[in-house]
Amino acid sequence: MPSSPPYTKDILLSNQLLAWFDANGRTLPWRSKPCAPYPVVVSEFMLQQTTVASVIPYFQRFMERFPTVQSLSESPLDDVYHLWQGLGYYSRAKNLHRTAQIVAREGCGVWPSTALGLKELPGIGPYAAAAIASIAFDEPVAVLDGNVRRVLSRLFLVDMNEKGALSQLRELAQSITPAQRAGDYAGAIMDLGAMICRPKNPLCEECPWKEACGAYATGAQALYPSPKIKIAQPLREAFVFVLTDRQGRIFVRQRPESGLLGHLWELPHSGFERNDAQFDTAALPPGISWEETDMTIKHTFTHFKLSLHVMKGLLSTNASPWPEGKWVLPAHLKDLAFPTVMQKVLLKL
DNA sequence: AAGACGGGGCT
DNA sequence: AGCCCAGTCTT
Repeated sequence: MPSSPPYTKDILLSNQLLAWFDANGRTLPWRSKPCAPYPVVVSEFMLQQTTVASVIPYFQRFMERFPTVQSLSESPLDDVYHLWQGLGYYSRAKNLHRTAQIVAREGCGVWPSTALGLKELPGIGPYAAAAIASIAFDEPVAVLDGNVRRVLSRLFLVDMNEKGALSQLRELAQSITPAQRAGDYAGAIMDLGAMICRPKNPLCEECPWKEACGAYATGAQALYPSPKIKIAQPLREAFVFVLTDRQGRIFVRQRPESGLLGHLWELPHSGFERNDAQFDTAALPPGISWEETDMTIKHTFTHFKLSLHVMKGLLSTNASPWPEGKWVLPAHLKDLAFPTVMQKVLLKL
């Protein structure tokens, strides 16, 4: 009988990483044991394109306000948006609410236990499906996000510019994912990416995969994954209108359901949804004396930078200045969900 | 396949 | 002042 090594290369790698994780893994609010599916789902929705530090306070408030999938499914959508304000990517709030309703009503509160089933739910894509399935149900399915792509492209020197690089990473990721402790492994490889195998200045000397890493061996950490080309964000300028009536109320309006900052409330403005947005002072509603202030709010979105010039106005007539919207006392503004750019304006008043 | 979609922590 | 995201949906 031919002698075979006690461990394959892949099992050696996963064992090294799990041992490192047991000693060095982060303690996170959603990592309490045993792993209930619902907190894992909430955390994975929040973590999409968002950093751990930003998510933690939102997660804790969310679990306090909506402790079960049942309570979330029965809560008004606006409550979910309100809790989500400032976290960004607001369609996630809507999708999480929809997902909770599907699971509570059609699934009697029982979550799909496989990545395949989870991926059918709104807002759960390939990454979140694998993360939830592995962390909450220990399904041995590989997570592959930006963190893992960086780790594996360095470990195996995969040139991300090559065609088929992503499917190669998918295969590698799956081959290393252990049959046991798949959830811990998912957390481990993401912790490794966040704490050790960082985009800049990786801490290679502390890495459990130092000996196996191709990038470390060749000193090529900075070349993997290859840096992507950056496009300068265009600058947009607009006016934002702080309009008050004689009772001191402020006029606000709600944004369309879909698109940028969908469903959130805002102060009226001259428009910043398009690069070529123009503003004509002649288009201002009549019956208002406008005062241009020296206040300018700057805010960076995903694909443009915005400079908002604050205009103040007092309404002297009873006519509604804009077709959509309502008057709100300043003390009640906190009951509406505003995006961060509007919070910046309101904070300056 | 490409573009839209936020915000903040880190360097 | 950039850089980087624990991605998913739409077209």
